Amino acid sequence: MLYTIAEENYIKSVYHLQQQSALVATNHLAEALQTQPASVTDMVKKLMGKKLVHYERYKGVRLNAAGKKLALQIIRKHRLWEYFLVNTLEFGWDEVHEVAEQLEHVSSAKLIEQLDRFLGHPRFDPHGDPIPDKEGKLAFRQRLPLLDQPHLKWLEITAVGDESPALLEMLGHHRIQLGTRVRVLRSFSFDGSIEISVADQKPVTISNQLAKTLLVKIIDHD
Amino acid sequence: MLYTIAEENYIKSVYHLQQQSALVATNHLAEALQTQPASVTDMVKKLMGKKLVHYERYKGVRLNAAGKKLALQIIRKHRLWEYFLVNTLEFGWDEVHEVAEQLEHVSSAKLIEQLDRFLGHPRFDPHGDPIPDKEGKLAFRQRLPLLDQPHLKWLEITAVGDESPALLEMLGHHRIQLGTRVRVLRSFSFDGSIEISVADQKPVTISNQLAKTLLVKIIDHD
DNA sequence: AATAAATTTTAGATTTGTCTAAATTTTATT
DNA sequence: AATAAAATTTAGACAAATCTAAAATTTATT
Repeated sequence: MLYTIAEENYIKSVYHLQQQSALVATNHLAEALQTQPASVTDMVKKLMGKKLVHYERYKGVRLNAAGKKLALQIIRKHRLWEYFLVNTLEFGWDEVHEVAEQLEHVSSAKLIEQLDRFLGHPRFDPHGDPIPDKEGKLAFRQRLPLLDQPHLKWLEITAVGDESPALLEMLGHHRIQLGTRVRVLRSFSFDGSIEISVADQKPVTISNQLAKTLLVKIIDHD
Repeated sequence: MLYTIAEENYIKSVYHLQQQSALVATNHLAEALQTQPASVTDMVKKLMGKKLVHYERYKGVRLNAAGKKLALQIIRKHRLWEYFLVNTLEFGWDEVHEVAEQLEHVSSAKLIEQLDRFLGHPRFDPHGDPIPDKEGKLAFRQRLPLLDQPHLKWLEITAVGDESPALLEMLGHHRIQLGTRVRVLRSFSFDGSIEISVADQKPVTISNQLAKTLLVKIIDHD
């Protein structure tokens, strides 16, 4: 079965919005897709006709098994292309989204299989998000907000929650990347910031705002 | 300026058909694009509106400077992707056309620039067709039909005119690739075939039909 | 040169995905 | 529980790209 780009984009959006609430509201989809609620209603009905979603008038929409499978295939393509753009074509990880958004709709099983092989079957994309494997399985890795972490424990940056200019600027300035090790030294409640140490450099202060979008895993050993 | 996939496909087809006749007929375009003549008329009018082609009712269509520039950009993308698919992702050169047909419509200047750099600025695609450079310039190389070549002169395969199963089978069987050196030994007019020697293997007989679609350059020295 | 054949265009319809505005249903508030 | 507000759907319209069938034009043939 072949799907249009519009259909694929709807399915992908439903998938992402379902991470927050099992039933996705028409308005939420409309906002995510930068379109009107009325258009969403139309398309959702079509997707129901194609047996990709469950939908009830005025209630909301959610993917069924077929829709979820399709979503994971699209996300797999998106993230593999992002990995390719960053690791092979030397894009910055903040420049790849739009291009991957186009590449993800290219339809060729062999293309994705060979791209995956060429890249060495990567399990995480340049933002730290897991790349679904051929069967749609996602590798797990802790993604805890840096902000909430206990002081003095060693942590490793596993993902970035967004790509705001402020976050970018901070990461570049302090040489923080995915894989970088950090510790939270203390929290300043009066101005909403925390002090952390990066690798073994001198301490750095970052806003709670930013610390919320940096995701880490806890390193037990050591 | 951004163009739809349909528009890009029309422009590309006009470019290719113009290699044969300066003015392209509606029916030719319709056949090349697998669509109806009436649809071609509609689209050609739209392309004229966008200042990409010259067009006169009942006469035919041809690219203007802007249209030619666009065509070369699209062909550049198509052939770079074909090169990538064959040389990086290990596709066979007979498997790449459809996928490149999709990839060529991805729009990102940086993507193509970086892909070109990664591939080492190749000047010919896997079929031996020239890859336009950033300015649209095409490298030249002789592409003479093997069939018409003088006997006993050393020749080098520079391109394949099509990818018919028969041609593929023959090339694979006799280990002939782009770059392979051959000589025409003699012509058999009674059954429409020629005898050639490939590299230094024993002579091989191929049909005139196939010999017409194999393109060569003449190697002077030697 | 008249007529037939082929080509091309026009007119009107269709599908996809979108929109606005009005009507409906659900949720929140008094 | 009635009413106001918010969310959602329906109805009708539109643009893009296509189609079929009929009309117009060009080319070929007698």
